[in-house]
Amino acid sequence: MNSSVHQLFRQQTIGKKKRERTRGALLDSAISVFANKGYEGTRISDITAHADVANGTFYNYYQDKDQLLHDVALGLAIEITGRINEEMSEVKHAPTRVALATAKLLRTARKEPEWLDVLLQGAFIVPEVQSATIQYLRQDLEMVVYQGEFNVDIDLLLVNQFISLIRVAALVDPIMSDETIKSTCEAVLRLVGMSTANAKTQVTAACESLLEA
Amino acid sequence: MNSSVHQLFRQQTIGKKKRERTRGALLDSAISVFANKGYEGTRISDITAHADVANGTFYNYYQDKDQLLHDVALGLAIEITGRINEEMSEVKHAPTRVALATAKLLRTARKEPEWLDVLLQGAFIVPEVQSATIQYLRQDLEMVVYQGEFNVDIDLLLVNQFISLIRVAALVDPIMSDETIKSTCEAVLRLVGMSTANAKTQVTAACESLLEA
DNA sequence: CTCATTTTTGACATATTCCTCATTTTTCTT
DNA sequence: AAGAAAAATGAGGAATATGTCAAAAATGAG
Repeated sequence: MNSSVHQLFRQQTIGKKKRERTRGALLDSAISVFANKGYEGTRISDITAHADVANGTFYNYYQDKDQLLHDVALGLAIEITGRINEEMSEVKHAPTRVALATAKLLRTARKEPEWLDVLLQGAFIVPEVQSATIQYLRQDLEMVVYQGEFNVDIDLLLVNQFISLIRVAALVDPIMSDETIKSTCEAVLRLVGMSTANAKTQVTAACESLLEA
Repeated sequence: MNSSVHQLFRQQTIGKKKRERTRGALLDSAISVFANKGYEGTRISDITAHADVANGTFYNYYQDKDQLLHDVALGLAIEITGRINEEMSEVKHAPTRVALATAKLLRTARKEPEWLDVLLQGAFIVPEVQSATIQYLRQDLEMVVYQGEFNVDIDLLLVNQFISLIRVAALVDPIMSDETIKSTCEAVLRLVGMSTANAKTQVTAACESLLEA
């Protein structure tokens, strides 16, 4: 087994002791298996087989699937939001930030579909992942309102609506075409109160460097 | 067991032969169990226990969980969309129809939370349920654009975005307060291109009879 | 009410997954 | 390279689920 390409957690544990390296292998395998079989449909043995370790090895690291999903999803959340934040550090215009963050997130999903899949599964199952994601999103959304661009209430409902639009994009078009990315970015901006026409303009501007380039 | 209140399918089979009545009991039980344990988490024995029949009885009616979910979700889809359509037969203004249909669907979810839960699970698992729901929604959404109210593309993505907003409402607020219903209706209208202010007005008008009354 | 037919029953054989732990193997420090 | 500590192993017992079927019970047409 172990046919993945990503190796996120193994990268992070190169050079460390065996214990951390095996943990990394389990985490990377969990990404692939959760993404392909779904959390509920995943057996412990699926993960150990994918990681090329014995069945019992799993129990040296985790007590159950829940704990593993927790670590995997939280690790992905930190990695993904960290990357996006870094790339946007100099963007100050709030609606641009929202459009860009959405586009970047969906671009990540194109390159690593399994990451977004598992992150979203985690966001709906692990409370800690949900609150981390929400906290991250709320900042940018509140900035939009603060800058007076539109006027909606930033509440738990809105943030979850945002997340669900991301999820739909991945479900409807796992390939994540440019078309889907643009449509979804526009939908997000409409959701937070922008007109159809302005949303189109905004997305075209924000994404031209990102997509066609 | 068998503590449900709804009895949708048992109502439909009163007076019919034993075979149909037992099938109705299984379908009603499936609604409760799927809603509480989730489709994947549900065991055949959970359903038979809830229906007060022996384990083997299940296999006189269905070969597996999949077939049962298919029947349950499709039955719910027909029931729910049928009711809503009927109640809106004389409403012609498209945006009002969209707002009203959303509000009515969410009101159904308040009264019978399990129905919407299982319907949505079905919509994501059973292709036939998804296409039935999509076909139903597309009509009203296309009418909005046809009447020239706003201008978005009515495609698979948009319809699924609509469904996902419904799903989020049920997840974030299972009680389904008036507040959540209104916010969600407004979000739906913004999603299809209406301004924040117009959406608010529209929803207030469309829902005043429905909610406060 | 009768009784052929339909339906239900639930014990059981089969299958799957979980989780433990005594033993073996590997790691890595000195 | 030695050897104590750390990690991995995988056989197997416990627990849970599935699907079958011969026998028992309920149904409902005449």
